[in-house]
Amino acid sequence: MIAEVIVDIAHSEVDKIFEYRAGENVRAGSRVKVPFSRGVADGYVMRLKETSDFSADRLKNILSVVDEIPVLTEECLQLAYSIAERYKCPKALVLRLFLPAEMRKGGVRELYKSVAVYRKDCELSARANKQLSALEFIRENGRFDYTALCEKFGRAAVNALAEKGAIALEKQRVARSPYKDVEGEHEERALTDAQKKTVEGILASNKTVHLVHGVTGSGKTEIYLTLIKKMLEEGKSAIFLVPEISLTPQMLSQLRAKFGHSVAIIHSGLSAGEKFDEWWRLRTGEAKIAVGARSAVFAPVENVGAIVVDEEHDGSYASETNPRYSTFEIAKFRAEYNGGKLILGSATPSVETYLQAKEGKFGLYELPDRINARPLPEIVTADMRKEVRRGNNTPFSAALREELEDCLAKGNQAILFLNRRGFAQSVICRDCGYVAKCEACDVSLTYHSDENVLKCHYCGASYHMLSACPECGGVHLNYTGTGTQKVVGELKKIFPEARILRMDNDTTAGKEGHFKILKAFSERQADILVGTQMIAKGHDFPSVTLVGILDADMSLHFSDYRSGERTYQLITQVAGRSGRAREKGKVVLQTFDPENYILRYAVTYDYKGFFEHEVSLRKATAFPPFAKIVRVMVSSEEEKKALEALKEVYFPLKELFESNREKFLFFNKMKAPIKRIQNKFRFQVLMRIADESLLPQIYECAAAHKRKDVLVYVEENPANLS
DNA sequence: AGCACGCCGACT
DNA sequence: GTCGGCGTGCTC
Ligand SMILES: [Zn+2]
Ligand SMILES: [Zn+2]
Repeated sequence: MIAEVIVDIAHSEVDKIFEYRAGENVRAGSRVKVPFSRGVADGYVMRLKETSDFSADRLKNILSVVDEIPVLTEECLQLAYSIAERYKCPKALVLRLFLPAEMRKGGVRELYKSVAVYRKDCELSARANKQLSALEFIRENGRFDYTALCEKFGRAAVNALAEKGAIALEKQRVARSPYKDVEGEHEERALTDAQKKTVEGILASNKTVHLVHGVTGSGKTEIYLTLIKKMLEEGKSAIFLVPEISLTPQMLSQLRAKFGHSVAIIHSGLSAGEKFDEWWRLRTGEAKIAVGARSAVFAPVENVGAIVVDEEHDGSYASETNPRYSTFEIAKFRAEYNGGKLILGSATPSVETYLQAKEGKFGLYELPDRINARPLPEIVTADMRKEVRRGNNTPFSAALREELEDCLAKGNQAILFLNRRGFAQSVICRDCGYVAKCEACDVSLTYHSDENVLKCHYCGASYHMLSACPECGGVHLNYTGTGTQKVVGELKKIFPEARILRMDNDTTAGKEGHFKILKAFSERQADILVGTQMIAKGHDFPSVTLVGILDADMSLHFSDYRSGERTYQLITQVAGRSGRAREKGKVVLQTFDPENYILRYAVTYDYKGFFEHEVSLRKATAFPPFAKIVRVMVSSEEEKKALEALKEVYFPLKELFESNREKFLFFNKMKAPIKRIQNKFRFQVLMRIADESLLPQIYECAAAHKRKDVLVYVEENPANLS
């Protein structure tokens, strides 16, 4: 047999099939060791065939097969080809996505335990009491864990029996199973009519992709779990994707309770051994449900019946390293390949997704009511312009202060949410709410303190700093947001008695730290939690009855075409933290721009109103989903090299632009808005294209101009343009 | 990517 | 004379 092999070297020069003579044990999908150049390389068998066109005398033999079964399924191989073609990257790089990283350099090994197996009776001296009882015990049980047997009867006795051949010691593979002891209570609740209709609709539909749009607490999770269970009953497997931050012990215990050890967890926090074993359990079919963040979409399960993408709108589903795959695209491929269902769920779907659902490309299921018919928390807006005029310069409106007093007096908990993200800031007039925008793009400008200018991230235009508001002439221009530290300080002045916890990126080290704070808060060790983005998700706090959103505008005026959408999603999500148990929750939303359409829709939970408004805006301004923003990023530690590389990619792209002008809404090369990150100088070619027909050629240009010490990559609708 | 081969400068 | 710089070419 001849094997077509891709060597595990991620470089375009060797990104092609190399042929080897293969023995009987080699199969498609096997990981193999092959002689390559003057050494040995790891490789993946993509295909087996009878004959080769390569000259027989130069054909070499495969040295060995690494694993006992092929690590890659036929589906993986096809998917790998498709991803490599789509993103124009070496196949070796794609193939690595399918294996736990630690598995490649041979660092992880299987873990075995010894088991004693009964063979035969044997002569024992009259004094060998321990041996006799051990022998009787093992004769009765057939086989027993070696370590446990030793504990019972003593190691000497057990070893003596093994020596005499009465028992045999066998190696048995054991899985290092993470969260082994996580067991949860699971009360099987009957589905509501709305839930039932959704499940039945999805199962009966001939569509592949389905969107479940349900408010917080409408029972989306039970829909997912019911569908997954159905698939398991049909002998199929399932993948359950959640945002990294939602992968909490609570959510795992919920799954464990329902599915036991058919669930395997793919989580960056696992040890190398655990990752390997969970992966192996999925590959062998011992586990049928893969749960995890983005990378779990590559789970080695066969015959996938359902792939669930929870919180579909979450930004963490886009890969940030090459290949910059879209989790949705991969999931869709796998669902289609297996004739399975792809279920997207969200309380606030992305505009892209909801549009496709409305156009009938996806199945659409609406769950507008909470399961127990409990009302959603009431959201009231506080106009911060009036507060400033009244001379209130604290971060808290009178309304919020009152509610806080009330909340604390009743012995409930409150969350104060600071809407800060990244370092970039927009300019807001604190007197009238004016926001500085680009004249050409209608996106907010971003203040760059290093150059002391305002920049548009979508066209690179730069504007003079403003000293007074062009609308009202006021001089209270806000360039930077308030930090959590300042908020806590002010809070202590007003509520000296209150116990306050603070959580943000700067002060909280790592996931562990976040976890501890959230745990402390849920155990009521504090009355008020002040935090940024990360408190928006996960965690249920039953005694929280008040949420204050201190600066709703901050993300609204972010230099990003999605800032409106993001703000809507964020407000809805944060509001959902309030009043999860018996008592009704309240939300105070502070803003300098109370008439803003995003906020108006958000306070009434009017997703459809928001969507219609937003989608017509995107259409009018030709932003996604009615166009695609593509950025080719070129970065290097040496500015000269980056510039040279930029020129090299720019020319062919420019040619593409010149000969397809009608397909480009924008095209230019420029410095990146933040020109240096992590010691690397960054330049970019920024494009806005009307359709995707030129996308492959853009990727081609970027891939063709890779050079040493320079990183070149393509981003589609990047999450931020810094 | 990694590694050998190969062809010119300054060193004991 | 020869040690070593890294440009070029190849890997079934
Ligand atoms: Zn103003
Ligand atoms: Zn602009």
